[in-house]
Amino acid sequence: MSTLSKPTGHTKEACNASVNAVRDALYVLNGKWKLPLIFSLSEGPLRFNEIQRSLGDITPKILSKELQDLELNEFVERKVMPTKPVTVIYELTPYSDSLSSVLEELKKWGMAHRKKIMRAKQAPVIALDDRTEKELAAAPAAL
Amino acid sequence: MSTLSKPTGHTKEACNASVNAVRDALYVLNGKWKLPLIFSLSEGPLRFNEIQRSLGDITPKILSKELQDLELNEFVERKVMPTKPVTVIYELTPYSDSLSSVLEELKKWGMAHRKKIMRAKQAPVIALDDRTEKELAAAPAAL
DNA sequence: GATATTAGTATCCGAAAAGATAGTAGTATC
DNA sequence: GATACTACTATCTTTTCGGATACTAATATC
Repeated sequence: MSTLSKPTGHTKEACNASVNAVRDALYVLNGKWKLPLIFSLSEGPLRFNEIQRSLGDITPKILSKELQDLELNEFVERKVMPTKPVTVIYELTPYSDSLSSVLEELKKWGMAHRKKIMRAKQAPVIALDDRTEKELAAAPAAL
Repeated sequence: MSTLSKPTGHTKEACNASVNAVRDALYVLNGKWKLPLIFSLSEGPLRFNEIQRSLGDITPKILSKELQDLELNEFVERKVMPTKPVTVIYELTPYSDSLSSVLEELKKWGMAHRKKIMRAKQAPVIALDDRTEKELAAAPAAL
C-alpha cells in the first residue's frame, strides 16, 4: 500500500487537478530534444547553427520546432541581430531557472532508480552503461 | 542568463549524465495513462475491470500494456487470486512512494506555470478551464 | 556570375504510440 | 445449451513524432 495520495487527500477533483498539473509540467519537458536543448543553452546563448552543431544530429526542422515550443513556454528568448547575414541568438530566460528544482528532483530520482535497477539485476556496470535509457526504464527486469 | 547548470558544473559529461538521469525519470512517467493509473491506484488496490471503469475510456489493450510497464518499473504489483473466475488485483508497491517528492515538485511547478500563463494572457478562468493541458502547455501564447 | 553562409521552411516518409473492434479461456448462472 | 462474467490478447487503423532531403531569401565573397 502507498501513501502517494496523502498530501492532498484523494477526492476525485483533487486527483484530477494533480494529474493535470503534473501533466502540464511533464509536457513542457517532453520529447527527444527538450532536455539536451535546455542543457546546451544553459552554458550560454547560442545561434541556430551553433545549437545544431552542438546537438549533433538534430535536423533544422525539428530544432526550429523545439525552439518555438521553448519560446512559447517562455524558457527561451529569441533575439534577431541586424548583422549583414542576420544572426539569431537563443538564450534561456530567467523564468527557465524555475525548472531547476524540478530538474534536480528528477535527476536525483532518475539516478536512484538506475542504481536500484543495477542492484536488482546485479548486472556489471559496463553492461549497464551500454544500454539506452529506454531499455533501462522500459525493461529493467530484462537486465 | 540562467543558473540551471550551476549545481553540477557544466562539463559535457556531467550534462550528459544529468540529461540521462532526468530522461530516465521522465520515461517511467511518460505516456497518456501512467499518471491517471498511478493516482487511481493510490486510493487502494483495484482489479483490472475496476481500473478500466475508473479511467473511463482506456481500452483493455492499452491498460494491459501500461500495467505491465508499471510492473516492470516495480511501481505496481500484480496479484492473481484463485477465485472461481480468477480475479487479479493491482496495487502500488512501497517503492512507488519514492515518486512522491518528484510528483510533488512537478505538481507545484505545473500549477505555478499554469498560473503564470493565466496571468500572462489575462484570459478568463472559465476559458482556461475549457482548454486541454496540451493546448495550455504547447501554445500558451495563443490564450 | 558562381558559391557560401545565415536561419530557417516545405514535402515526403517511416516508426512508434494509441485506439477500435473482435475474439479467447475458464467458470458460473439461467 | 445459451449467456455472462473474469482478464485479458489479436488484428487493424489512425495519429503523432521525429527524420531525410531539398529548397528559399538575403547578403557576402571569389
